[in-house]
Amino acid sequence: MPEGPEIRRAADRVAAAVEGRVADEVFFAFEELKPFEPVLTGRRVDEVTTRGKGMLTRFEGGLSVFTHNQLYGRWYVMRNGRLPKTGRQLRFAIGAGDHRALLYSASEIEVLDAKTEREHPFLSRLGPDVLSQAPTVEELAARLGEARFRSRQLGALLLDQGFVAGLGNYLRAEILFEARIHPRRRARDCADDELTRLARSILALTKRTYRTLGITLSPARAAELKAAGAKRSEYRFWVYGRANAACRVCEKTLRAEGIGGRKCFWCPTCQPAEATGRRRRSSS
DNA sequence: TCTTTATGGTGAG
DNA sequence: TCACCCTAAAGAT
Repeated sequence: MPEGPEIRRAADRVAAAVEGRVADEVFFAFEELKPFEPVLTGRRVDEVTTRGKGMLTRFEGGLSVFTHNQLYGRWYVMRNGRLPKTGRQLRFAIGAGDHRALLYSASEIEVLDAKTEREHPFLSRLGPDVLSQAPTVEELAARLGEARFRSRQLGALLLDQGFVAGLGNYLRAEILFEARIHPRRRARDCADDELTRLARSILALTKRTYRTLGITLSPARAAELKAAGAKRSEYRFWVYGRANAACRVCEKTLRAEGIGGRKCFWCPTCQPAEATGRRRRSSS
């Protein structure tokens, strides 16, 4: 459950289980974190928040547990002392009364105080988080035009957590498709209306994905395919994971290539390599 | 049983 | 840009 919206969903479930309650059980699998078990036990869980794909479980008294799921970490929320049926490795758990939140497989788990959180190498570099900080379309469009971002390929830029926190490989492809912008283009070569469109898609698709549990296809289109008997994996994305399949809009064959170190998917006709609108800095 | 891939991230050059 | 780290599941043999 890797990208920002999925992590925010997981945080919602963890919060429902333990937020506002006193932790009567705290477990860490890693030896170096064992000393924190007695320290955190008996403290109330004040808040469960997210920073992009990272999660912070804040305990009364100022300590927080930072967790990052990477590709494989997975949260389970259980009741009445039950454990999930899984062959995975338990890495972190909080119990509060009948409720228990358990993190499996994750390898990045740290206990932070205010200072170490402020100076944290991952957290300190994050850009705005769409779900927890709600930047506006204008702010994001302006950010795209900043000197440090404007010359980079957009496909790579959207993966950079320092630009916007929480986007990942499927969201970047889906966002660029919805905005009809080729992943190899750069902000400096885009028209203002294209940057506004892109900013709007970043916000809209991230929020939609949070609501739809990972489906970026338009709700109407997804419902239509679902009604026709399609499986979830078949009505989830516009372009992600669909190399060589037909574009859902124009029927052209979708393409895939490594961009920013990971495989990116796009439609060669819906997302032309050249600007279609007015140029940002025309000769007029 | 081995190899590859994956919705992620780091650091060296 | 690349090698590498992490863990799990899918695919190839």
